[in-house]
Amino acid sequence: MVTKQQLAGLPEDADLRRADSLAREIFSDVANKWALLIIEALGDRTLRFGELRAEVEGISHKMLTQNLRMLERNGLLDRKVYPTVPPRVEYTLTEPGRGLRATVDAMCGWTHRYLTHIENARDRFDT
Amino acid sequence: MVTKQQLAGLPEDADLRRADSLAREIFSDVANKWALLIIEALGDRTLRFGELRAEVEGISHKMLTQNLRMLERNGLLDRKVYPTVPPRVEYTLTEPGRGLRATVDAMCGWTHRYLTHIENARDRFDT
DNA sequence: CGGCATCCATAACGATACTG
DNA sequence: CAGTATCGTTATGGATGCCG
Repeated sequence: MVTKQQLAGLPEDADLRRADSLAREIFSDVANKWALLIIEALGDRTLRFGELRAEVEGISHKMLTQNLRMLERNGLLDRKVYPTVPPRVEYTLTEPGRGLRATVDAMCGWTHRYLTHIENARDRFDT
Repeated sequence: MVTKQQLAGLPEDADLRRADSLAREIFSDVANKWALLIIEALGDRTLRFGELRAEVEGISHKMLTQNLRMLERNGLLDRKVYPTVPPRVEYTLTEPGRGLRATVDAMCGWTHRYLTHIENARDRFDT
C-alpha cells in the first residue's frame, strides 16, 4: 500500500501542486467584481472600448483597460485592433470566455432570485 | 402609447433602480476571491473558525472574520456560538448560501476545464 | 478560541495629462 | 478613440495585542 505521505515529493505530486496554484491564480484573476461585470456586459456581442465603458456602469478608464488586458492574457477575450484614425478596438469573448460567462449568468440569476431574501437578512443583521 | 421617458420618475421606476443598485451591491460583496473560496471550502459541512481558516489556504485571521461577517449579514451562512470556554463557533451555509455555492462549483469546474488552455494563452501573450 | 481594535505598509484606484 | 504613464489618495490586508 502506498500512502500519500510516501508519494510526497514525487514529480506527479509537484505537477498537482503546480496545477493547484495555477488554478488559484486564475481564480484570483477572474473572481473579482470588474472582470465578471465586463464578461457579463460583453455577452455574445462585439463591443468597442468606449461602448464597453458605457455598458459597465461606474468603471473607470484605467480599470477597464487593466481588466481587459488581464482577460485577454488569459485567453478569455479577443482584442481586434483596426489601424485607422481614430483607432478602433473591438472586444469579443472567446469560447473559454463564453464558458465563464455561463457561470456568471448563473451568479446573476442567483443574485436576483435571492434579492429580497438577502435584503431581509441584512435588515435583521443590522439591528 | 406610454414611453419609457414618460415612466421615468414614477415609483415603479424608482423601485427598479433600487433593486438594481441592491443587486450590484450584493454582487460586489460576493464576487470577491475570499468570499467565494470560503463558500467553496465550507461546502455542505459545518466548520469551526479555525478549521475554516485551515481549509482556505492563505487567508488571514482578519480576512476570514471580515468575510464571515459579511456573508452572515447577507444571510448566506449561519453562525452558531457555543458559550463555552474556550468559545466554539460553527459556520454552516444557509439555503441561499448553498445556491451560491452551486455557481461557485460551476466556476471551479470551469477553471479546471480550461486550465491548460489558459496556461497556453498566457504563454502566447507573455511573449 | 474567536473577535475586535490598532497600527502600518502597500496595493488599488481615480484623475489627469500626453501619445499615436 | 484607445492606450500608457504619473501622481496623489483611499482602501485593503497583514501583524500584533488585548478581551471575553
